[in-house]
Amino acid sequence: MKTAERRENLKERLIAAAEKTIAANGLSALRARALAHRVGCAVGAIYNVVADLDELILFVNSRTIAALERAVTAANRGQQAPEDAEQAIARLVQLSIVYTDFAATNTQRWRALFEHRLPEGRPLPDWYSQEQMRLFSFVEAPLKVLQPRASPARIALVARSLVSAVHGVVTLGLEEKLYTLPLTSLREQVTFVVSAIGRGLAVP
Amino acid sequence: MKTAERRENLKERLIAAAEKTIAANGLSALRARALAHRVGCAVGAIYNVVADLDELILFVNSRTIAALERAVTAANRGQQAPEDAEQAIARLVQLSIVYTDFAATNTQRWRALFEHRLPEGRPLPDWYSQEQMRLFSFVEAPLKVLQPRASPARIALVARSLVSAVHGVVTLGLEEKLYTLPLTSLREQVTFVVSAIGRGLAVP
DNA sequence: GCATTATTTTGAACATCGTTCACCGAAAGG
DNA sequence: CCTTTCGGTGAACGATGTTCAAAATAATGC
Repeated sequence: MKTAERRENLKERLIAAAEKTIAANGLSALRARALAHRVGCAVGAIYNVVADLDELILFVNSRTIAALERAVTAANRGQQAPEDAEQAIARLVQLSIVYTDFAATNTQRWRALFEHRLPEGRPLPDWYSQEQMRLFSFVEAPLKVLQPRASPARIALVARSLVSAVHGVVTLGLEEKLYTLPLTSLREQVTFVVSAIGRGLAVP
Repeated sequence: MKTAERRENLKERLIAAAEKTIAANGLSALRARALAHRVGCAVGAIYNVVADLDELILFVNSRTIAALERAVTAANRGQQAPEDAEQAIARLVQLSIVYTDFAATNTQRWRALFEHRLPEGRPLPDWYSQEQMRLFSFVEAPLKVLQPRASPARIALVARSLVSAVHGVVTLGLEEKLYTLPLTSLREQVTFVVSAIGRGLAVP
């Protein structure tokens, strides 16, 4: 099985090269010919290893999600589970700060997660959706403390709202076409939004 | 000056045609040759009237912003200015619901506002930025009631945070790759987020 | 070890995209 | 009526992602 090994190696180098150009110049700078040149293979060889450039981007995004997950788990390591509302809100704030910092330090890779859209009618692969889901679970745990009697479906919904509210604030803050926000005040804004929502959830 | 008139007419028809295809099939379905065919002119004629397709998209987006502004002003018409925190929060919630409904009923045109990115190094035209600003002022007025002693810069910052938090929630809700959210529960989520943030702002 | 077959890599060719520019036709001026 | 000017035209240009006949390489049989 020499060829399988060789292909796996090529795939690895392609993903790495794609990640590098995305991190350097953004998703829109990804070009098939440039990739082939960087990796030292023919343009056609890309399609022996990967169905599309879209699929290649999916693999890159998968690594970004993994990196974000590592950042989140590293921040959570050694911390005990929240037991009351105050601790739960603090945990949510901490998570959102980790997200903010990750987006601020890996802006281009993080942007690629959302800029990339699959052609219409083509669903996201299962493994990709599941990776996204796993990230939500970090948010859902503290939310269960805040709303112990909420159904799992409701918890999932609120988690998505919270995540995308934070995501919106971070997106704005890192948008350079408006005046660029310093990271510290971006953190403040995120902290405020998350704790306000958290208190709102804790009340009823 | 017949030619100026003729060109203005062509520009108008081009914008209308572009708006139609975007509304029907999304921003990525916009094609120069198809546009020329629909309008009944040569491909090159487009560039007599418009610098780019990018500029054309900007004009379409400008109309979308105008439509959104009409929706907001229509909702505000005949309502008195908020005087206490409760009324201010209610006004913020109302604004966010208008935004939500607009995005839900004009999804593709609304998406084009955010999907479209100018090529790097090319700044947004002034008139476009100012149109965006004018929308923020609707949010800033109730915020001033909530935080009377905040500086204008602070108000502007909070307004952007609030807007983008709402935007994030709406974006998620209209993303069809996750299970599509019914509009009523999307409204609930937005209401919850905005009122929570509003209460958080009213406290100190 | 060589001949033959099967498989894998290759890069020129294809379709399509936005954009340009040498041309042509029609008005304007003498 | 000829000349001049100028705006619309669409073929041509340079990219793009993707494919596929052919070359190159590996595997197999004897």
